[in-house]
Amino acid sequence: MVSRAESAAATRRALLDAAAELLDEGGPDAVTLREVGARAGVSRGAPYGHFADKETLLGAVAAEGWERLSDEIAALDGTPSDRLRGALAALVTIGRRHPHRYRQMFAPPAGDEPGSMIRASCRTQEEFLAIVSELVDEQDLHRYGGLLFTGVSGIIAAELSGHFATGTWRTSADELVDTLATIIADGRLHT
Amino acid sequence: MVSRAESAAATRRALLDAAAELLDEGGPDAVTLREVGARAGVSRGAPYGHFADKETLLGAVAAEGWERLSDEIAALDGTPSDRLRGALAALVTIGRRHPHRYRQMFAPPAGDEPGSMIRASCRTQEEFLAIVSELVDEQDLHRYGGLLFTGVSGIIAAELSGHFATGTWRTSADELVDTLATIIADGRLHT
DNA sequence: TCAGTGGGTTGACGTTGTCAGGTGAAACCT
DNA sequence: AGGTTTCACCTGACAACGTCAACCCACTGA
Repeated sequence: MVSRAESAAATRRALLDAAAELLDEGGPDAVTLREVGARAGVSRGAPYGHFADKETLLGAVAAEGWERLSDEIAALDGTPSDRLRGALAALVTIGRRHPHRYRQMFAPPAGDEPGSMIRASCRTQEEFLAIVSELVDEQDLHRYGGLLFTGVSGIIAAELSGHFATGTWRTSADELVDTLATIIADGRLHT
Repeated sequence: MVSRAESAAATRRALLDAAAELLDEGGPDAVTLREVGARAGVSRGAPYGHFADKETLLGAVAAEGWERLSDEIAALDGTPSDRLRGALAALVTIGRRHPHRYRQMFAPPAGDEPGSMIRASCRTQEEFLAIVSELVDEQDLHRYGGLLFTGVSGIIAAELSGHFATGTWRTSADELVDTLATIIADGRLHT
């Protein structure tokens, strides 16, 4: 019924899901290979057949996070301005719903299989640039596109660190994201 | 010669320095309490006399990072625009020179003594707002101040993750920081 | 002088990442 | 078909780690 390759693929899938689940629950330190194996229904040493080490497994989880984000952005429709705000909202949402996974996505890719995480994040960048290119001049594309994406990621990171809840800024992440999007999407900038 | 209190303070200082050194060298996982003790000239259990656990020790290192950044920003002089760029440059510099410590400063403060890290980062925010307040209207102060600070932190985080070197953005962190600073410092925004 | 305090050490325990060797069933070959 | 190879997986083992309890001892205050 199930070939050996299918069985192995299913195990790999289960390992990734278990790792993502544990990451969401308690951060990278809560992802123990023993528990990953247990939740995937295999033994503690099984992950080593699919991933070089724990670092690589977490990198694969992060890569899948980028992949999913890319798909979400690609599926957006509406006006360019709508899609821009939708893309930023997708980034905000993943940060709030899966803070640890989000942090992993922005972690330096140590032990990254063959650069799979970087490749996945590049696809997200491309989907994002496709939207921004409809809103700004070509000469400003990468500058404003990069600014929007990295800027919003920093705003979310600050929120996750508690720098808004307990900090001095009398504002919110949502307001900042909106401000940034408005500045660029509505062309309120005069060069 | 040396009182007990002085000796204890010196040990605490040595522990913090050793932890910061190890953090810079190899990230949080490279900070082992055994090695921290060894470099500080004490035993592996000594840190527990000064910090609740490893998490708290790392939090204290992060808090000192914020303190030092606050001092740097407070010591700036020149025009408001100069000081703004100087403050942003200080953030960029610490990110590049001490990437792991930088990341720790933006990590969620788990096991934070009595919120010492948050308190330290608030001081940085205040020093920063003092500069921004000379450049924008009061009603925009927190919005633009927060946007600058968190935005730049995100740009640096993206650079540290390799999202510029290997990514799609045909731009650099420096250019983005400059763009963001220019937008706000030079009032190129029309509301 | 003498008990008390507290910084520091050491032994010990459970947990973790990781690897070497073994096992059994699927895949391949003739 | 039968024998052989392959490979995903399991298990035992090991070193390193965070953490705690018990202990030691120099300094402190009266």
